[in-house]
Amino acid sequence: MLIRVDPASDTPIFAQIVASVHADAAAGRLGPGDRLPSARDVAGSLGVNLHTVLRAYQQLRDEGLVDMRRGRGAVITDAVEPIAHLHHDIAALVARARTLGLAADTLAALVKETYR
Amino acid sequence: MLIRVDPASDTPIFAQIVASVHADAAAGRLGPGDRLPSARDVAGSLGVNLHTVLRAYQQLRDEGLVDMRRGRGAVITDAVEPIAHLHHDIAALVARARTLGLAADTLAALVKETYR
DNA sequence: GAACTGTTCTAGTATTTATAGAACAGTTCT
DNA sequence: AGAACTGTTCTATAAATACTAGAACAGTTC
Repeated sequence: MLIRVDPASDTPIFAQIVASVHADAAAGRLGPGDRLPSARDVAGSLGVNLHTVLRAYQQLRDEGLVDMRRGRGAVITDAVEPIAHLHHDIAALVARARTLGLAADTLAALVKETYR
Repeated sequence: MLIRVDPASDTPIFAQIVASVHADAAAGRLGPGDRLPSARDVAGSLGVNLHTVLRAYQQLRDEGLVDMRRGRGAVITDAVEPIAHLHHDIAALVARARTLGLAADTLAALVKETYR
């Protein structure tokens, strides 16, 4: 389980951590029961603050993707499976959007709105 | 052409304005050559600052969705058509994500990442 | 030329992001 | 029982972003 972050990116670090977990879930690299590395470990290896990592973890918890308890760490829930299932559909949509010359932000925004 | 904004939302106002235009483009309510209302009009009717509206318009310009010149206003470009074309695919993906219980933020994040 | 349009500039406030350190309270393992 | 781990909560600070505000500028349209 490896979490990557680009310090030069304009997207917040905590959001990048969330995105990294999402990507692993979509690729099937994370299954129910798997444990995320401890927030202190991630903070140490990424060179960021503990609170920044915990904020990301808490968002994942809010999404229902992980179950968190002190002492045990952050454990992936059954909610990852839908993500893996949608992986192909998402890739297909993105591929089509790319051929149409649509910007990434535009497509992501459209998806988010359509959800409402 | 009506732009809506929710002051209570946690997403920035300028992003909501961008999203509102995206939604109209996806629904086919905006075609190439159509003009967005002037930034001053939007600012006045929404009760927000002129600069906030202009920031949204400038992002739409960066996405290639509108062509802006002083005196003429913001005019929709041919780049809206891909959005209208993808509308069905996006709706289908969102519908499937909903039945799987996936959060809106999670899906939007997945799409954005997959683009990279 | 008048009235419109976006552009640019400075400036201030509020919110968000990230950092820092400390103490707390459960869980796991020895 | 105790040590070592985990997330949780608290206060505090600095930096960046979002929003507002007002003014002046420069093209476009009528």
